[in-house]
Amino acid sequence: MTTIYDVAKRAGVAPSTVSRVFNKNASISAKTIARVMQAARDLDYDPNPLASGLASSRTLMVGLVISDIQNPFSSTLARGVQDSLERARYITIIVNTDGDPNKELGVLREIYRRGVDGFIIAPPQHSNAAEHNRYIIDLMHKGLPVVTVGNWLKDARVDYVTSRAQDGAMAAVDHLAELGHSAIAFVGGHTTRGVAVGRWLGYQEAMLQHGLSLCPEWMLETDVSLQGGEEAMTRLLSLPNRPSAILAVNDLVALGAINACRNQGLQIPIDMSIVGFDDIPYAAMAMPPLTTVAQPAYELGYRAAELLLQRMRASGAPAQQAILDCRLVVRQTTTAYRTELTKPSATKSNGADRES
Amino acid sequence: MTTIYDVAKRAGVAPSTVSRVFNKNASISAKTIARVMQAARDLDYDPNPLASGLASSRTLMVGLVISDIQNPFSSTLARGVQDSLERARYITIIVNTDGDPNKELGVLREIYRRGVDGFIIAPPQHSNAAEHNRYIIDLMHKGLPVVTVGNWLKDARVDYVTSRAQDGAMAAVDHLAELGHSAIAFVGGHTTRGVAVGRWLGYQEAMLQHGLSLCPEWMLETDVSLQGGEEAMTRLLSLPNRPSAILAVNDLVALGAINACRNQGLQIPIDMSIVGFDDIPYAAMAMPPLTTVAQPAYELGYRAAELLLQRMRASGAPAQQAILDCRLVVRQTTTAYRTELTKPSATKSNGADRES
DNA sequence: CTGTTAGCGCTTTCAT
DNA sequence: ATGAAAGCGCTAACAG
Repeated sequence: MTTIYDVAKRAGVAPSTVSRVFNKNASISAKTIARVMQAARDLDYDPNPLASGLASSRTLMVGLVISDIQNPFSSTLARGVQDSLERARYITIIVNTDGDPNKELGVLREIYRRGVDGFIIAPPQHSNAAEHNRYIIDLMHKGLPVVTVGNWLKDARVDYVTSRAQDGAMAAVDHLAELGHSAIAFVGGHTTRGVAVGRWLGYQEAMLQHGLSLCPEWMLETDVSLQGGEEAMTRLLSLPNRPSAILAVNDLVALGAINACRNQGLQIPIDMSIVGFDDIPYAAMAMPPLTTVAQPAYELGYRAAELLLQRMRASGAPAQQAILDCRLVVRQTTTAYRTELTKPSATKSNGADRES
Repeated sequence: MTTIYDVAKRAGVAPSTVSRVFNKNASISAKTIARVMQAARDLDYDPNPLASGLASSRTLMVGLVISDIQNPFSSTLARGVQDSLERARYITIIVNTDGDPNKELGVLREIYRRGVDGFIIAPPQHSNAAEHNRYIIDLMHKGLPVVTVGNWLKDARVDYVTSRAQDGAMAAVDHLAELGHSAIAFVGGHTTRGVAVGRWLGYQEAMLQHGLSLCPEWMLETDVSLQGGEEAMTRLLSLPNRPSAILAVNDLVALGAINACRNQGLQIPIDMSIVGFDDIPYAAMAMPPLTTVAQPAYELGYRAAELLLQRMRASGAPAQQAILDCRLVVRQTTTAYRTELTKPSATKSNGADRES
């Protein structure tokens, strides 16, 4: 293992000079730079990140906090983050919260002690009552760069990137309402925290706008997973006043709901219209192909990383945000509401997606 | 930031004693332990991993090298790794190779300099000609614990975990042959490296066993993605002697192939039987549900991490391996071969999967 | 069982 | 523009 001293000696300069050359911050004469670089090459020198981290408390590591890497939305976002960060020579430490605020707190602590230079939290699982927000906000007050995606922290001046999920949810409800549905359920997630918040809000707002009533039994909190979707739909189907359409908090839940319907012998979309959220790659391949609200997952991650990079360079700069659009992708899990009097109109299956 | 000195002072002991207490290796009197722990609690002390890493060259970090976190197989495996490792207080640094041996080399270097305590490579992209193997093997000779999953390194005594993919591929071909198919193509991946190797071998062996001929045009190397599958199938369909069935290197490719068929107006499985590999969560939800060879992705990751943990504790121990079974899951993308004389037998759609 | 003493490899004032 | 020297916070012999 060759150290900065070896290089310094071979180049005939002081170790501090070598350090300066490698961190290209101070002004060094061109010839010194050349000598140092040559010596470094000769000796195959590579600075030790631990030592430099210890001395400078900059580690070129950032922590990415997501709910679950197995969720395709999260993994796509993660890839966006990594691709951006690696160009700046940062590595990404990915940790999972499973949507549990306590676990989020734990992993946050863990990567904090590891000395990461910043965090991306996608999304923060903020329950308003919580010490969790406090913890994150404390970190920020200590000068730790944080950017959140999806939600942002109340009362904190934070960089964040988000999609117009609320608008997306409204578009989904509009679509369903135009098809004649009035009994529209909202399924999945915790409506008071995490990603569900904006979607839930959009759902309610659109329902109100259309003059549709919000039946409490049509609002189900579940696991954000295939499982959760199946359970929720099963419960919904056992209701005396079952809805004719649902908006799921994400595609996984929607897909699970489709499964549950199929298990009960229901046909989609004839017997139940379903809209998902995210447009994960498999939404298009589902049976039938899923109508959903597409979110730019990769780009959300990439942009979040860019904001973080800026923040880490200029901690004093004003907070920025990037807000990306969602779009409704109409496929084949939604169709016109079937009354007792009219026959269902056949689903279009022209191959191409229609986008709103 | 409270340091080990603060704790030592408050507990009335030497810093090294505090260190010993926290690393629970040496023998310390019970009362000293108690005093130290109390002091640590009082001061809210948390050891600094960078400092300890620098001094001891143990960082409690491990590098996980995968092809792409967006691939559901990889992300499931990654989660298995993380879940195992985090119990031992390690963090996982995930890097992507995109199946490119050069990139693999680059990321390997990067995490090596970061001082990880070990690697999991899933799978190594070994081209036999390559300096890549040398690099990995050199790392091992330097004492760096490595475990590979899927493939293993030639000529190296390495821990690895793998599934019986070759047997799985054979089972898939058996299944197809029993259905009367003889023109069976193999689609996707590089047959000389990465995950494809074993599957390709199994395919060939089974074809031979059934006395079926290996037509060179039926062996397509493609991207391991939806895209790649679409392209490959499109090419296959333009062949004068088009196959009646394909075994895809993984589910993504199979799903892409289904898409291509659909775009050309072909019906699955009537016009083309398709078998995938991996059994990602969406295989079951595809249209039609995909017949595939299931691999225990999460468990592969979990077990790999366990082996690595053992190796990091006892570097001298003999190499171990864990070999897990694959199983054929018959769903609805395969059906009996339709000759000119006989009508196709209808696909079963009894809801439940049949497993071999 | 515990204390003393050197570092681990780099960065960062403070000089010059 | 460059050098000297004092750490960053912890661990690991070596004593005792």
